[in-house]
Amino acid sequence: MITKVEEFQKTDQLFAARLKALGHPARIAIVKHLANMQSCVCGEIVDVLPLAQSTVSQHLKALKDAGLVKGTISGPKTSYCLNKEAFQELFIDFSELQNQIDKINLDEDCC
Amino acid sequence: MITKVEEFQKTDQLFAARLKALGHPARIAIVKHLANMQSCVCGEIVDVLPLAQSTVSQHLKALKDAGLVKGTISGPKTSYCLNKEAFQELFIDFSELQNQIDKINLDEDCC
DNA sequence: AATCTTTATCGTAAATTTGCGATAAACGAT
DNA sequence: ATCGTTTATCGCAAATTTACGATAAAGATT
Repeated sequence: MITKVEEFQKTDQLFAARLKALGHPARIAIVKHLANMQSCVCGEIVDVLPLAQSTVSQHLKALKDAGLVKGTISGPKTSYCLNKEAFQELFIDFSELQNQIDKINLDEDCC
Repeated sequence: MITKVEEFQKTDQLFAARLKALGHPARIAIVKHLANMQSCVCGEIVDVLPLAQSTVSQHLKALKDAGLVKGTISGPKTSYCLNKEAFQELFIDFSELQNQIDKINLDEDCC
């Protein structure tokens, strides 16, 4: 099948890719955990989630591929943390969307 | 395959489902279009996107299933508009996440 | 050196997503 | 009553996602 993602605006592509990365409860839980915990060793995340180690590792990879999370290998363990810059960009995109939606006049509401 | 979505917190499930619905450039484009245009007839959205009518209809269904969009049949046409209440809830979830992330001390940054 | 711990990756299976054309349903126009 | 317009849905194919166990790799421990 041919994916048509590339026919959309680059900004929408990046925005959508980041939202998609957050669009799974396991990955939401991972992000919240990384936001609240000092420690961010992979194994600790595995303990918190009801998923196998390999599955958690895959979700972490998805977040890493989207640029929302950084990983550092320290010995046999791997530490993960949020990429604050990427989240700041995401928050900007999101607040722009919010502004556009807040501007909608109820009179123009056609449903 | 067994989906484990139901093992996560209900709030995270709803949050993730909404983000997932927004996690495609076509659906981002649809939402932005509905935010900026007075008119919101399905056919007009089809004209704007580089996708077949049936595909656009599917994306609209995905947004509707997530509760982010409402549709009203008026004659042979169907009008769509954003569900502002659902978006407000989403913005609250998002700003809570933002607060948690903003609180992260750089000293605690382990990567 | 041998073993244990930790994590990424491979292989696999099932489910879901993305996309299209064809078609049906519903209404308006002629 | 027939025809055109609009949109949802069905059927299909390809790609991707989700999940797991098994295994490999890399470093720590004994």
